Amino acid sequence: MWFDIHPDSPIPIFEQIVSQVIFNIASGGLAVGDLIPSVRDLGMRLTVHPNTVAKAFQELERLGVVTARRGRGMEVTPDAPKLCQAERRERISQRIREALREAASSGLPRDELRRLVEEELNYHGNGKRRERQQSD
Amino acid sequence: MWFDIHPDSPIPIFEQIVSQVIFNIASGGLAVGDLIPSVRDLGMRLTVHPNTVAKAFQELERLGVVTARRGRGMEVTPDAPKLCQAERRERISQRIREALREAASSGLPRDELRRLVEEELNYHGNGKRRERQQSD
DNA sequence: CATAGTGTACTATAAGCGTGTGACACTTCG
DNA sequence: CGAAGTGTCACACGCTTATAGTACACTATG
Repeated sequence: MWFDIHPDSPIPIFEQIVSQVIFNIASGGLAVGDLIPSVRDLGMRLTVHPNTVAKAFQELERLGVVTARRGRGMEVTPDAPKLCQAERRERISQRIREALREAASSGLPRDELRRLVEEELNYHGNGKRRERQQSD
Repeated sequence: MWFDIHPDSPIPIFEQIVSQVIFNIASGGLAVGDLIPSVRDLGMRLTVHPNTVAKAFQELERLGVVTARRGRGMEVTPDAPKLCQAERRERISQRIREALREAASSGLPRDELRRLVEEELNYHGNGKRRERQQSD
């Protein structure tokens, strides 16, 4: 279960949590029937208020990714893997599309943009360059 | 003078205006000594409140990109072109870096990510048409 | 001079986000 | 049974954005 929250991002924290849970399910880090971490536990680990985590969980339930088990926790739905893989692709596409659209309309020279993208793409594509042995 | 504002984006409108003005100066759409559109004019064109535009202009003045000419308008600084070209590169880099970092940490297969990036890159690189081209 | 246009300042309202606190119903386990 | 842990709800508070309206000092133009 891997999380990377950016409190100062313009993207709301609860939205970031939603995406992170979706990514974890899509990548197989959470299987069908598993219970995701509780609102209080996750709130502690991310130094975020439990209410904020709860808001994210309600959104996840609305998406059909988890179902609330009163007194037990939030359980990963049988449909979740397929749903989350589609959602992941959609969200990642959206982010990249917006970034490149902004870059294109900014008038930045194409070769410079291309070089910039290649740089980042290789950076993340290889072994992270720095020893970072953390794996989900 | 080109503007592309997204009211529903998580990025504040005034921040979008700041970037757009910077991009216009960086690309040569606004030259040194030019007066950028007034807060009321731009507010009308973007269907945004003049106060919001004014907030963006104060940020631009803080960056040293324009100087306020009372009773006349906001004048593009002699240092603006160099400043804005650097700022443009920095902001575009940042956006692309964040998008690709999120994509990498999401567990999306690398080949799929690569294909997705190429798709968008070619789309924006050409004349906004999905055409096959042998350049490069 | 009068007028229009400029940036700027101030107050007020509303919405969304995040935190803080407290409480409730439920399930599990000792 | 009782205690601990679960999701859920309600209220309050502060903060940032954005809108709305009003007013002021300045500059350019006729």
